[in-house]
Amino acid sequence: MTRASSRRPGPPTRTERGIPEATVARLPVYLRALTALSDSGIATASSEDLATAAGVNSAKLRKDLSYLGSYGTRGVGYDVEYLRYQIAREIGVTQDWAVVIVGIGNLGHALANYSGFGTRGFRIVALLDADPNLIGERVGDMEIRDFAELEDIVEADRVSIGVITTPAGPAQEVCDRLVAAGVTSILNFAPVVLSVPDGVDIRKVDLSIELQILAYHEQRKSGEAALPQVPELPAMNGLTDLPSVGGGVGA
Amino acid sequence: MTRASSRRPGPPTRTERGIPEATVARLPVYLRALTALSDSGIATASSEDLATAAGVNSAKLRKDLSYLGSYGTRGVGYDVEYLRYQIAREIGVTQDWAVVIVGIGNLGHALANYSGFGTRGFRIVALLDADPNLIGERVGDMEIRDFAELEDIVEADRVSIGVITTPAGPAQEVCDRLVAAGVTSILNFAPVVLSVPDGVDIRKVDLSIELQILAYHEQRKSGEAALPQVPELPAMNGLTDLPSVGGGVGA
DNA sequence: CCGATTTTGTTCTCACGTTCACAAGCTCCT
DNA sequence: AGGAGCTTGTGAACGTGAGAACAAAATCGG
Repeated sequence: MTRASSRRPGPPTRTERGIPEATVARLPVYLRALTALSDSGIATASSEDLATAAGVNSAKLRKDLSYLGSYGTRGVGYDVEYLRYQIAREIGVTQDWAVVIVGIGNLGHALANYSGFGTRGFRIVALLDADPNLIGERVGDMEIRDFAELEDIVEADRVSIGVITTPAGPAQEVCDRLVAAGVTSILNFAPVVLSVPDGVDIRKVDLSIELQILAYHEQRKSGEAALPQVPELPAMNGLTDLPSVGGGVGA
Repeated sequence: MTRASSRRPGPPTRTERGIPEATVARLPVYLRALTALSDSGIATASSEDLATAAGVNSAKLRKDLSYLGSYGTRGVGYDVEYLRYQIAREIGVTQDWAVVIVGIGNLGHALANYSGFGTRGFRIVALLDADPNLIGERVGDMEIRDFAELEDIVEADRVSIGVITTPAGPAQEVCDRLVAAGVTSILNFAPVVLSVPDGVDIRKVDLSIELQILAYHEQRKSGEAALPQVPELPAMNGLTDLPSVGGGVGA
């Protein structure tokens, strides 16, 4: 999403070995669907079958797969194992990636404890926190280490992916340290917009934003006409933690 | 995203009081940026300031805001408090929404303790799980209740939003129960594609997908030429059952 | 061996999203 | 009062994504 890609304006030169971002985002879904089919003992599946399992329509699925190559057989469908391997390879999960998690609060614990997480594809090599009270504590089969060790760990384990589960406050600083240490992909759970230099990918997961999007649609479902039209800043229903500094109009 | 919207093919009738989905997804980001500015005591901000704070470009921000109405002043900028209220109202977080969380494993715990919920218009009214060993356990100031009570709770508290943090297995069944009970918006953390009837909104948060997307870009950064071209189904590196954050003790 | 049937891969069209560029409108200074 | 200087709001151009429709290729039955 925030990929710093080398776009050039020239001709419509799509596919300089580049897959559309929207397709990339769906490949993991297809991968999971294929794994499920494989586990059910199904050896071959049509685009229709796959599309149903992945929750998309079959035309889109076929077009997505066509960016990878021609891995299907007309009149037959796709070989589940073969296609699964091709997608896994394209995504890059045939090798495994070293990951560090920074900020071992509730969410950090949850991610660290998730057993399937460390097994395949991604390998958690360290849990880091700056709180001296946490350092040394065991989480699953790992021990929380001092954030100061970050640089050594990143170098020693060739870590390229960092997960930030700190509060908003220290997130940017943690991010800067990760980048300086050589991490080039970041998954951010902290509720702030992080800035990173070109060449570093960042993705964000934000629970409260997801809920707000749902709330928007929910609101329109219930009272389409019940919306107050342009109210003049009423009491705000007390829902924000605002001490409201200087909120006057004329600045 | 999966909004079952009433699209009609006729003329380009955008804006039958409808805001583009991409814009809706950014409004919460603007809301947060405005809150931060407000907390810093800033009363007025230009689209450039806001855009920087929100991590987008200013043209996009202005266009997004224009869907809500004309809330800025040319030559001056936007009044932070006023705009904040308008966005909050448009999203629907000026009222508060009752939420149930189903599946109190590691992730469910983390969400239950997440403070960002209550301050932004969402009120957790129940934590549910089907595991008898968990029922009655306290999490923060709440107690885990039996999933069987779902229907009563939804009706009593007018719950419209449900969060699913169960493992993949029971997720669809939980989803069906939620829908049958009257929940019309669902946030799903389980690593499966859920199907819901029209009129129900569903959004998905999936850690393993996010990581895989990062891995894809990471792979292309490192070995652009090191990619094996079309290998013939080698050992698969044993990567089945990719992890996702849905983990936890079952519902 | 040939035609019927199935299903992929791809082309074409339309809708959506992003960005540019600029006129309209506001404030402030002289 | 009037012009200079900003900043918004929006029209238009461009790029990306989605879906329909169909030709190409494979299997199967006779």
